[in-house]
Amino acid sequence: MYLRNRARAPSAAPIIRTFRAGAQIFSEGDEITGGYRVLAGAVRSCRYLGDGRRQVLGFHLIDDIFGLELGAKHSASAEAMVATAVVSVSTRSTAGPGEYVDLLELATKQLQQAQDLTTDLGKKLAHERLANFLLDVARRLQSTSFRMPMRRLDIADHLGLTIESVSRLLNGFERAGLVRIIDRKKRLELLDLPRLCDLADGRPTALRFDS
Amino acid sequence: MYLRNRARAPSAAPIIRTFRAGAQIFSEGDEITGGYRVLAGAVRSCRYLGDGRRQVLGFHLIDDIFGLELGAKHSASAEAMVATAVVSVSTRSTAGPGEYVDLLELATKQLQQAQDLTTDLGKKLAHERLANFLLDVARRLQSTSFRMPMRRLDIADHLGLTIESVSRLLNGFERAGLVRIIDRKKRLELLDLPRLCDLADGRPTALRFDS
DNA sequence: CGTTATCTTGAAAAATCTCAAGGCGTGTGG
DNA sequence: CCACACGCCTTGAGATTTTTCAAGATAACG
Repeated sequence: MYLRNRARAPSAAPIIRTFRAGAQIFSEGDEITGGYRVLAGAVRSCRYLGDGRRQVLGFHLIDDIFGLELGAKHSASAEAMVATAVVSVSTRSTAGPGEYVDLLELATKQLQQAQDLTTDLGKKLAHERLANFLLDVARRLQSTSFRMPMRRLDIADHLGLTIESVSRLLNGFERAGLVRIIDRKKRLELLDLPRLCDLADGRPTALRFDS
Repeated sequence: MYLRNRARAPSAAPIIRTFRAGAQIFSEGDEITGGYRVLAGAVRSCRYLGDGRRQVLGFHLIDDIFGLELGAKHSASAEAMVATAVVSVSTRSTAGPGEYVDLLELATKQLQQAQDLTTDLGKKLAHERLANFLLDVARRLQSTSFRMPMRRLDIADHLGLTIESVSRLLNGFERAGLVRIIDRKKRLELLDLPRLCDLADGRPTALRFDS
């Protein structure tokens, strides 16, 4: 299924690389050498402010492509969140190993995602952002029950919150029967999609998940 | 100077359109017909949430291009903030009137801007966002003294704040000697670039601009 | 098993928003 | 030309949301 959009006849054998949890794949400012597709594991891309604050711009799950940009240098760092395997990809114009992807299409999708996130961060309340995020992960993983590769702090730094707020809200969601947290807090099961959607879109709901 | 990057030999005569203040140029979901370059005036692009909340994704000032996207429909609305004139632009692949621009390059620049904004909204305090915004406008207009085409509410909806917060902060900046507000609140003069930079980057400063 | 990282929880503080009122500028009709 | 209305901006006070700080609980790791 997900082979559909991949170009065949790569110019060279694909290069597969593996990273252990926490490993840096590339850093902001590094020379761009090519991109990757996630084969296993999960990656976060982040920017660091001068004083150490971190913004997680996005998470790259299985089959997602990251690290391909127009320009000479990476504009964000990429870090493996768990043990991760990636395969190199290239653009049609940049000769390179592995499969080819359409850079314009990729940039467009990323722009779309960035604008979605901007709207979330600018206009939504903490619980709306979190509900929206959980639904997004579920959609991307094609399941309402999934193992979350990211830690609470990653989620916080993605949603513009603190780790304490994420923890409180997530446990509040569980108390309200919206989700179930299992498998030593790593696995999540979304129990009430309709109400999570209401929450995500800021529709009033008679639920109390805070305090 | 700003002719340098424009392709010549357009396929047809350029089309110039004008809009009065507040006019809708196109709406989210509209069929994409082509893009525009701002000749005079200023444009904001925004997204509306279901309940009326609005996120201003960006401002398009003189010479900026907007409205060109890959895909069939616009992902945001564009509205003239003041009396505005635009000239149509096209991509190389999409035959159309007016000059040609590189869509990939454009999308890349927009992605960059969107990620910058995301980082601001996610990780910065209100006064840091505003200082950063003022410096950005000054940089784009090539002057520390400029007429702001956007209203307070536009700034608020761009920076994820309320109009009251923007007003308080801006007047606080003036009280602190960082800026001067003139010409019935429309014109702004940045007086202390170094300190505004410090503010924008979250470096501690012995200034009190709040309260 | 002890040690460290991650997560949770509470209470107080801080940032920002909301609500309410008033001020200023501009345009319009009398 | 004045008076009024309307849009936009400012300001204050209190409410709300989210953070901060501080502790403890749970899980991961050697």
